[in-house]
Amino acid sequence: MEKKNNLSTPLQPYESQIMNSVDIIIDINNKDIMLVKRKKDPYAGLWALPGGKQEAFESLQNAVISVIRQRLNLDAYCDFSVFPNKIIFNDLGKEAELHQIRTYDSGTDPRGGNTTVFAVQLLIDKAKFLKAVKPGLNVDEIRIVNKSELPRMAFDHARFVEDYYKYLKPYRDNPKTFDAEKFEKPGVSVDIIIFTVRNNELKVLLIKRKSWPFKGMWAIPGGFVGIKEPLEEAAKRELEEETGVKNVYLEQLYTFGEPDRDPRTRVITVAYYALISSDHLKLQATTDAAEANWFSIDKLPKLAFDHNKILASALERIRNKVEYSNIAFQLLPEKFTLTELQKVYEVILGKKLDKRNFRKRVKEAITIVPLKETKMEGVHRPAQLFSFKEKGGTILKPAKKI
Amino acid sequence: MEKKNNLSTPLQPYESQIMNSVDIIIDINNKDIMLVKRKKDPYAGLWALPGGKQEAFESLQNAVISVIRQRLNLDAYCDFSVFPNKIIFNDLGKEAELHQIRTYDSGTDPRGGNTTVFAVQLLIDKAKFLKAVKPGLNVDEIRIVNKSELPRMAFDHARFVEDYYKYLKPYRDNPKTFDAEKFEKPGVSVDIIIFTVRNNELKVLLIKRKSWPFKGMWAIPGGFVGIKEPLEEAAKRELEEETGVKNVYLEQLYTFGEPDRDPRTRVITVAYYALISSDHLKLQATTDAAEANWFSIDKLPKLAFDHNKILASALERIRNKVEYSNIAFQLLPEKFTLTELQKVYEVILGKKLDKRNFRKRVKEAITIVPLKETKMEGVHRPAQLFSFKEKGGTILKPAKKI
DNA sequence: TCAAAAGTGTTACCCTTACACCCATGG
DNA sequence: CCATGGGTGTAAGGGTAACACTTTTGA
Repeated sequence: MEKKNNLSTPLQPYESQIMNSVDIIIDINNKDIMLVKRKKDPYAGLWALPGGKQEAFESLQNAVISVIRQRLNLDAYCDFSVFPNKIIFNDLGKEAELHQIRTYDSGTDPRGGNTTVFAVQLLIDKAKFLKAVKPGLNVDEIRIVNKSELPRMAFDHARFVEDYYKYLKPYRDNPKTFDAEKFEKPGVSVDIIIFTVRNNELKVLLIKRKSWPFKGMWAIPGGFVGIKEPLEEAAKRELEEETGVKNVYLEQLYTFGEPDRDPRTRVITVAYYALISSDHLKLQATTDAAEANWFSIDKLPKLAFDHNKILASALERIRNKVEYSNIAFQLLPEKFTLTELQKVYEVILGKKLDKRNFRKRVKEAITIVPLKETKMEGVHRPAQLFSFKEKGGTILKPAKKI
Repeated sequence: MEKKNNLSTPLQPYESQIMNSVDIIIDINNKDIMLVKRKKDPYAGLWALPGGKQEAFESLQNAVISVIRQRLNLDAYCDFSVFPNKIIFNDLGKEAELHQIRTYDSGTDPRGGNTTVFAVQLLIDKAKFLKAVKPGLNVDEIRIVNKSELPRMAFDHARFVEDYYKYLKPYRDNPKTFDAEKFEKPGVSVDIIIFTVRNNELKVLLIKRKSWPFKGMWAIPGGFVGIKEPLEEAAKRELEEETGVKNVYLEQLYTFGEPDRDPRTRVITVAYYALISSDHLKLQATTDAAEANWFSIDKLPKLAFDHNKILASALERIRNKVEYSNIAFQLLPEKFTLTELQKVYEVILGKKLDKRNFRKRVKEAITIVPLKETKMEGVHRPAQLFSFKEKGGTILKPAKKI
């Protein structure tokens, strides 16, 4: 980076009032943490890590020392040129390890600036330490709490502490103390195969990948599952993001988890498929350069990842399911003609059906009702419109049994 | 080291004109480093790490991306919310690891401000990389040098690199790096519902939980998926651990991922079901105090987690599937009588079947062949033994169609 | 000779499938 | 009046389901 050390250079015009700060995790016996209760806003009355501003000419380490002196009234002392990682507490007759942990940027703070978290690792009797510290500047109270029983904390301090114990501390510690139960986890995503029927073709929505891997290739839309998000919620969210449609038929298909299916990292994907009627669609047919497009299932491009396999699996499922359930109705608008319904079945099954047999079967099933309206389209007799009476049920008899 | 914060220069009129910055160690194959030759003062003509200012509202990571784009003309891309420590280089078709190394304060800069050093760890052919980069803003030339043959460098960059290799990199080399785990991921497990038929009952294997949560309750056997382990492998591994049986029929059932289904943490479980013949069983009926036991599916206890739901789902699946596939054969020994086969169907479907119809249907299907042996059991006529001719196929006609 | 399970065919009926002609409309 | 798709019924055939008696064995 460019650091101007030419001091005669005129100063920059005032741009922003960035403030950097330090926060200190005072780690006592690798078990407890010292917290201070804030006297002033923001977060007055809440517990926090001791911390403070780094002055313009101050090093980070000196900022740490200042905080310890001001907030805790402890006579901390150091000689960083000799022992860069030691802090000596004169009142306690002890020395502590000082480690820089990580720098966080203040995502939402309009003042910008970064916060660097330090850890002061101290081995000492808890009571003795509590006796030595006295609440200082803007500190109401001082407390030592167990690391697994943290109170609600100001700013992102809970996260800082969590990161420290979870990821960063073990490296600083003896490597052998690394938490063995913290094993590596795969990522979990959902992919949604979105089917619709248009122009007498079964179509599926694909999106063009914008980045490596498989940049420029078409892929099934999907995304990662939030840590507290139910799988189906995640699928619905992705579906709505892509199509703007809510309340559609959505069903889990299969979970694909080959270790190398994503070259970035291990990603297990739970595939869902959705059926939406083309009249609900926001995204209509688009140009070839578009980022998302509908593809006829018999004119599919080569897809990214194992998406061809996933899509084939979805196709098989929908073809099976259409024969013994009423999912085909999901692909139709609210009012539809029997010919339209038949077309949906034909398109999904990929073969012609007999008109009279089809109508007989459909009418035997009580799930649809004729409306008083008809639909005029083209130069021929108008068609009777129908709608669904119920969502559940099947328009077919139960499967045969052994 | 000690940094003097009482500089001889007079204080600036503004309280702070702090500028934070990032510097990037582009670590190629853990051997070489990419350097840029500075076009402008200070240090014009000297080699340096690529770096630049962190804007007031910019995160540190985004500052890194900006530098790579501006100085090296590389199409770097990232999605920190998903892969917090990955950078994707579209031009290279490669991804790199991004790690925060350390924050240095600028001892000599009157404006204060800190420099955070990042490492971009990239595995790529040197020549290919050199071909892709082009000197950008304020960069005269780009070079890749061996880490042990560094030229004289601007600012404190030589020290940054030294610290990186000497102290900081080893921690980051640990595969369980901080950033990789920053994005919280759910755990992924497999559960296996193991069915068998014995004593004319459909039974399922359950294990008694030895620890919190649900200590002492019965649960479906399962375990976590290894980071490089295919899902089905994991299921097979668990299955073999519990039963000692290999090469059994195993099928994925459904993936359960409610956020609160495991009180410990978010765990998404991919459920499988297995059908094994009771003659293969190592684990025979055991006492009530045992850690694993077979339970008749109509005498199930209340299970841990959402395992009752999972089991119900498996039962539904097996009942459906038995009607249009030959999975029932998986529950029988190699040689079996037709009555035994019929019992399996009856037990799974939970109802009596007609003997003559059943046999007619089975014999129409070509998947079984009569043996020359018979089976004598009890005081009655001996029964003809059969075996499977093929594993695939169905003993039933295809399902009816619309 | 008796109990217990193995083994064997036929029929009625329902569901599936194949098939052809008239109707309503706009141009 | 004609092209176009909407709308309707029947009959043959195949699969399903209901049903009862003989055979073989050991006690």
